[in-house]
Amino acid sequence: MIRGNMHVTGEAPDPGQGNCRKISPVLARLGDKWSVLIVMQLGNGPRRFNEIRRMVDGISQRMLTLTLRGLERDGMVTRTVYPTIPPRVDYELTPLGRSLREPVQALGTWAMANLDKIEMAQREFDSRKA
Amino acid sequence: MIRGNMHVTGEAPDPGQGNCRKISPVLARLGDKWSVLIVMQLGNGPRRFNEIRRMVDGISQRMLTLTLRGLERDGMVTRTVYPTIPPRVDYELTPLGRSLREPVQALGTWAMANLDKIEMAQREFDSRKA
DNA sequence: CCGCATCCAGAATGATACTG
DNA sequence: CAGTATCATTCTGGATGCGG
Repeated sequence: MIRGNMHVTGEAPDPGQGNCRKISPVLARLGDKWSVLIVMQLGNGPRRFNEIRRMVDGISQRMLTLTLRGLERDGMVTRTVYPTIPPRVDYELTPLGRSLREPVQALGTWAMANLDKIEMAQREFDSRKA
Repeated sequence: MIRGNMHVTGEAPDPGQGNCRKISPVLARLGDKWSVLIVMQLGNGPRRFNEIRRMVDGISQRMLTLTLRGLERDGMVTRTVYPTIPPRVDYELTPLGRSLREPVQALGTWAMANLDKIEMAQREFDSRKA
């Protein structure tokens, strides 16, 4: 999305603007409501559809299906169908999906460490408007 | 608006998933269409409204305003108004906003390193459906 | 059990015009 | 220059019912 220069002081290993624009879709996927939560849950091993559904509280069947499809399309998750009765479908992280956990957890760590600051800033901001 | 659709309901502080769920709003912010790009642009120092607008190609005036307000509310950026004529408003990262750049860049690095894998997986997935 | 299809309400975003 | 206001459009996510 960025056509201008993306000079980030110092350590940024920026190979070019083209790549910067390309990472937007990736961030969009990670930023959606459920993807990261699902990836994190799958970090412990393969899970069935309804197992994931129970682990990720509040997700609807529809969104679980859609999100898993998206992750599968991106090569983050494999989908294995066992044609048994009743049917069974396992979802498991690919190596790519597993490699994602590290930077995501770094972000999670940051979020946990700074959550109170953020919430405090929000409260202060909101009260300033009153 | 930008500030999420999360935690509207008073959810029980669940010990197991509680931690994971708390970071969702943070990830939701990073995943929105513009926040990360703006934070990255501000990494080089304070910028004026229209400077940012030019650097982030494709953003509308409206979304730039909204996103900057959200970042300000979260304590990521400061907004400084100079009551000159014509008016001038500078946006600058706070220490909190600057500290966010590190984990975000880790994610960006991961994204760039794996972009080809993702795109290949997408093409393969799409062709399998045809 | 898995999950697709459909419908629908509301949110997010964009385009455009206007203001101090 | 830096917004605000309004309208139109697109997108998201939940609910429900059906089908393998």
